[in-house]
Amino acid sequence: MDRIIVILGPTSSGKSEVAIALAQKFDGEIISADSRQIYRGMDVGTGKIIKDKSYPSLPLGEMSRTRDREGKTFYSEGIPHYAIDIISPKTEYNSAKFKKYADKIIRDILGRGKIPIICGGTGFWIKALVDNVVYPEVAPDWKLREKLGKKSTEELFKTLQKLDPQRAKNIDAKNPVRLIRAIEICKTLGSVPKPIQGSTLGILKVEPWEFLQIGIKIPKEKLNERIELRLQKRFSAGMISEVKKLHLKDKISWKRLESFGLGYKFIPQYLKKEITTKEELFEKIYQGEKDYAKRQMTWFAKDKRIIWLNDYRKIEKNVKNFLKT
RNA sequence: GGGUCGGUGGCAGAGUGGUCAAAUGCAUCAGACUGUAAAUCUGACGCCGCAAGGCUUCGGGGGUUCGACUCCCUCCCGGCCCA
Repeated sequence: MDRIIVILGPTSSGKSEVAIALAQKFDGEIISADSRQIYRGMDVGTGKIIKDKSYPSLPLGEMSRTRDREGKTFYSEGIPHYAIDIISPKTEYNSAKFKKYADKIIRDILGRGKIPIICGGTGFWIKALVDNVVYPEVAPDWKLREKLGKKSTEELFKTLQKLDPQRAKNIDAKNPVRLIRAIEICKTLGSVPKPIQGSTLGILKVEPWEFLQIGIKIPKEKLNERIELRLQKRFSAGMISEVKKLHLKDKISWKRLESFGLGYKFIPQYLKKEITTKEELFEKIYQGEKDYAKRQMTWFAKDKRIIWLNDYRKIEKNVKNFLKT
């Protein structure tokens, strides 16, 4: 069975550097599993092009990315990175699309005899790959979503109860996003497909590949420090003007930008003078990043297959063993 | 020194005789997640207890009252104004 490496962890944990080092060592190529770095033009705010050599035990220089001849693939430290900069921020993207895309890239990498290394912090997307999750084949219906968006959560829940009482039983009754999607699925499939074999996500029985998931372990205080430091760097790297440009030049609406969260959520508020000082802006983003890291860890904690390591040499050893056997 | 406003849970800040262990926001902690996942959503948060419930709180002390965070006296601390 073909083997795939996954490097995951909370924001600012130093995943990218580890992934690059592994790729260099084991002749690998990287597939980013980051729901925001996938967008073009969102660079500083997503940490795409920040130069960072702070991961302690790594023999790495700074990160810098260049395009290849076709202008498609990003290279960082000579390693190809896929799923970065592949779509416009105006285009809606989601985990199902990502899975299809990543599956294709993985086959391609394997076909060339190289090791695919998935690296990112978007747990939901990683799960889609690792567990080969099959989602109901129902594309977003924007008109319906807009219509349903006006209803109260209670109304949505009642609607779902009528359409699919089974799904209504275990859904988060107070979460409009979940409710709307469930209703959307019901409208075309009649009901939300049942999970396969007791799994909550409908996992296929046959997994095409074997995965080794390694989590970058880092104490909370240390992580907070790194988040703060990195945010400072991003501020001086032009995080604010990037957002300004995305809005003015690329014509991305404030609303759309704000939906990307964190910096993209608060910087528009700053530019619109709803947030008045840079200090306040910084605090808000910093706090948001800490909350985000927490949510990431809650998600990852559920997957007991993840091996949590903090030392690069141990990581390398694990990978070596995994690839050998 | 005189006057005045105020001192409430980690912070900010409501409450102004009982329905108050005390609104709300923030922080903190925990969690959810079936094509939005940096999104979206939930719970806990004085102390003890699984719970029912009990216990101790609203600057300190003393009163009034069946009953006080709320009223009175006094002391301590802070803001502002006048000297």
